Amino acid sequence: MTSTPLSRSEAKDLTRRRLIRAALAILDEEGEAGLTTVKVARAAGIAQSSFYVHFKDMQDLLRVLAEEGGRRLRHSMREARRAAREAPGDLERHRDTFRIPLEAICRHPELLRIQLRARHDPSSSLRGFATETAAAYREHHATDLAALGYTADDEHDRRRLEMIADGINAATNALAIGHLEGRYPDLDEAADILVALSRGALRLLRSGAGRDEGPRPPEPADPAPRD
Amino acid sequence: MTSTPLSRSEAKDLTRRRLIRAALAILDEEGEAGLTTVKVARAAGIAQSSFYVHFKDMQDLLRVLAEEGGRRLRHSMREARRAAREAPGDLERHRDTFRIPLEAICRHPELLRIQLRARHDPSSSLRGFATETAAAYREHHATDLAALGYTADDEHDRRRLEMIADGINAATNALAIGHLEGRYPDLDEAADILVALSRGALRLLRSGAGRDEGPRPPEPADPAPRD
DNA sequence: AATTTCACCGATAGTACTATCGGTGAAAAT
DNA sequence: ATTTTCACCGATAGTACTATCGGTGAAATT
Repeated sequence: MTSTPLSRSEAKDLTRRRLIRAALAILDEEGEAGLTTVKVARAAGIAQSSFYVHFKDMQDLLRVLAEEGGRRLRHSMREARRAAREAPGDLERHRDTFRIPLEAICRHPELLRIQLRARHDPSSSLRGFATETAAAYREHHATDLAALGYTADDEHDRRRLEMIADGINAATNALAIGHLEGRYPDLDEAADILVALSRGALRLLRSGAGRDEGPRPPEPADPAPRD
Repeated sequence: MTSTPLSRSEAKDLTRRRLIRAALAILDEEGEAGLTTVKVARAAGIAQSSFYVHFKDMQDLLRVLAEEGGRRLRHSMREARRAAREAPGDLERHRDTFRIPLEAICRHPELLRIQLRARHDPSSSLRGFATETAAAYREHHATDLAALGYTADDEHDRRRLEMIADGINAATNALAIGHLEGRYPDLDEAADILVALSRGALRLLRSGAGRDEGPRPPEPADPAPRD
């Protein structure tokens, strides 16, 4: 095997990545309370004091972790939006629209677990990140519904869209976690449930608008795909 | 005003209750990480060392808190079940069925927050309690659906019921929290969304059963109201 | 009235973690 | 070849919390 004569900066960067990876694992396995400089450093194979060569303090590391999580998150949101665009118009019939976020969660379950945990923990350094993430998901989903042609004219309608998006997102998370816990082995079944829940909500929007009854043909392009 | 010459045991019990109340407040405001004997004792107006007169250690106090929470929980579940029984048969038309759990949550939001936090935190002493609570809600709801006459014959159907219950519960929690955060001012609106989500899911059950199409008249009595 | 009980107190030893220090050797720059 | 840089080390002071100790006074018991 070829030995690798690492340059100094390469070695440092590698150690930094080991620290981040170790922190993520500990955070998932033991929670934020179990995340200490001692454990992270030992898991990365360096002395506790050397932790501070790479990060100002634990807050700093958590900030980096949140940024890293945000990156992956935006990626999976783009992916979901792209997939929704490829199955334009008819949200109801495509379980894939719901399979994609389910699979994204199952690919990195630790991100959801950490987020759910931090979301309601006032002492968590990641709370801001978790709250922003939840809001982003909610508004992303609500915007998707609006792009499908469902009314969001007045404040009341817009709020209804957000509540539906909020509810569906929560259900998605719950089913993904149930899958990870082994209760729901088949992701397709989970996606079907989500499709069914959505159907009910969308029917409400149509009848609630009180103008026409049939499914409204939406403008297929989504208006503002910023970022 | 009549002064109260407290007996010794009365005074002790009062202090104990002050400790529990203080712990619940701190737990809600600062999270499990911020819950220390120092803070709880000070908030209850006694010395830190006197904490151990009432509880073996912090674990012991948390155990008591979980039991207390379980008591309130079972109470609100009984209430919901009773209300569902009073509006027999037609789950779809009664937004009250969903108003009741929403209101129960808003009456004691700290219980839900603590539960959601502990649910995915491996280091939490309350994790077992949170997991059991979530499972109880899920199965309670699934049983209600089954009692309404929706099929739960084979493993597949039963799992489908559980997934729907899981999803609706998650949506209920999400909307209640949105209400508490001020995003959804009107609980009736939230209940309407939940009714709509349920409608979609129940339609799935009917068509999925593949036997008859109309709403199945359920046996009105629920079979096993143990506890 | 005398004695016992016990809820509460202050003090403190023990534990765990943070963050800084000066020292070291090898890589990098000169 | 010499000097500088710096990632890493061990040691340690500082901080926060836990849990136990003996002491105290008032309630309860005798």
